[in-house]
Amino acid sequence: MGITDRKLRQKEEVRASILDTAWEMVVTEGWQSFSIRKIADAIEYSVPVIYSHFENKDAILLEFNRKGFQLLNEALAKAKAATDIPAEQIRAMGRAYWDFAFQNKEYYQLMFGLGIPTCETVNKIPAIASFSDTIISTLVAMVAPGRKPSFDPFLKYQSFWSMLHGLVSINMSALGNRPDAPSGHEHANLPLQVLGDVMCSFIRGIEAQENEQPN
Amino acid sequence: MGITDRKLRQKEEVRASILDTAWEMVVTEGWQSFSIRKIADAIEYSVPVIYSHFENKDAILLEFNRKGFQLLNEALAKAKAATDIPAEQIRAMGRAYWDFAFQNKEYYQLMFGLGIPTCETVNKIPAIASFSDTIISTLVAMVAPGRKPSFDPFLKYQSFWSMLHGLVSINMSALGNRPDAPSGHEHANLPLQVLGDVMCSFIRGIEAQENEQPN
DNA sequence: AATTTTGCCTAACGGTGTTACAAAAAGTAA
DNA sequence: TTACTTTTTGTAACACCGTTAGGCAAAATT
Repeated sequence: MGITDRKLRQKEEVRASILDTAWEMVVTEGWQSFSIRKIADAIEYSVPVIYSHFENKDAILLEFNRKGFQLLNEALAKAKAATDIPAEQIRAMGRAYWDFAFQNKEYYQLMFGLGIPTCETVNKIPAIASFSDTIISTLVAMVAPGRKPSFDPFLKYQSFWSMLHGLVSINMSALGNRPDAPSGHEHANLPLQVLGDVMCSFIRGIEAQENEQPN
Repeated sequence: MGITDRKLRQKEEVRASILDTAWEMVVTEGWQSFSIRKIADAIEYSVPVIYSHFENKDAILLEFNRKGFQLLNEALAKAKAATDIPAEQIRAMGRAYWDFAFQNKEYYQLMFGLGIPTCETVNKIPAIASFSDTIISTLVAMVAPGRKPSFDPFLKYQSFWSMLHGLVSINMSALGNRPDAPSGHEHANLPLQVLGDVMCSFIRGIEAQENEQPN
């Protein structure tokens, strides 16, 4: 059946153009101008056509969420693969997380900034689980097997991620600016210094715990 | 002129009722039902009356932002005053920050979650500067005067705050849940453990740096 | 060629923030 | 008390938003 094929293909094209157009609008005009009506206008279809491809607005956002976590996972995997030393992997992943956030502000804002993800949302995005897996497995590899009396990988994973997310979101807002702000480009790369500082104390914290005596 | 006084008093009453009613609605129904029209309905005035007290919706939010930072500052100051040991002050303030966030979710969501604060917003809220001052002064007190070769208080302040904010925002969303999630209340207080973990490595990081050799 | 199915659009519903303008109330002066 | 002025308030509109019901026309099927 060639006709059915062509129809499926065309339907898929419209779906893709919805996503593409919507994303282009978000990147150029920000999330505040993400609107079903504007998308419909841009793709030169009427509004209900969009609803024949997506249940509602959130369904489109969910799609972008998926894509975002997929991209983030790829970035982390790539950073991790660059070395074999677990501590270096952690450091590289921290940097990759940072870079992803600032090279894809719109994704990051959607994934972690805008609507606080609900449980359902999390369950709909398997890539979130993959994200935590990548980090946790590296953390486990960091402590030599056997002597880790009070080491909880999930706890350390949350610490790691919390530090990164806090750092990113503060620096993405105006809250990260130095209050005195003297001439201008004096501490232009302070955020990266903070990142390094935070990663150092995190890694040192784990290594210190590793040398702990079993009780 | 008693009449002018009474008018001012009445005007102030309406203004207060706008804020009170709006806040009550936010607390009971969440931020998504924060609407000028609903407020007008609740205070039994027409919509334009609200615009005679506030320039627009954002002006009302700004007011809540002010109040939120004021409350946060009070909580931090109280925690700080409980001890004289700087490291303990930092620890107490971290805990106070955490408690504030979860005892005032709506405030926290407004202050750090919803709209990413712009530079203008930050400048309109002097309490934000006071927030950073409180923390930075404690950090400065932590390192013995004289031997602190590479100690940047603002950098440490950002680290401190980043960790706290990341921790809070992750645990306020569904992203902080353990993926396996066995029976239910097994690791109910894991977040507090993570908080303690993060604070420990932060304080240890500063103390380690204090023992650094000047170069 | 007649009929069913499909795809699409118009137009509406109920909601939002914001504002122009008119009516009503309150204060002031004669 | 009456006439005038100022202030306060409400009505109704504008321009958006997400979402959906219903009908029309083209396409596919019989």
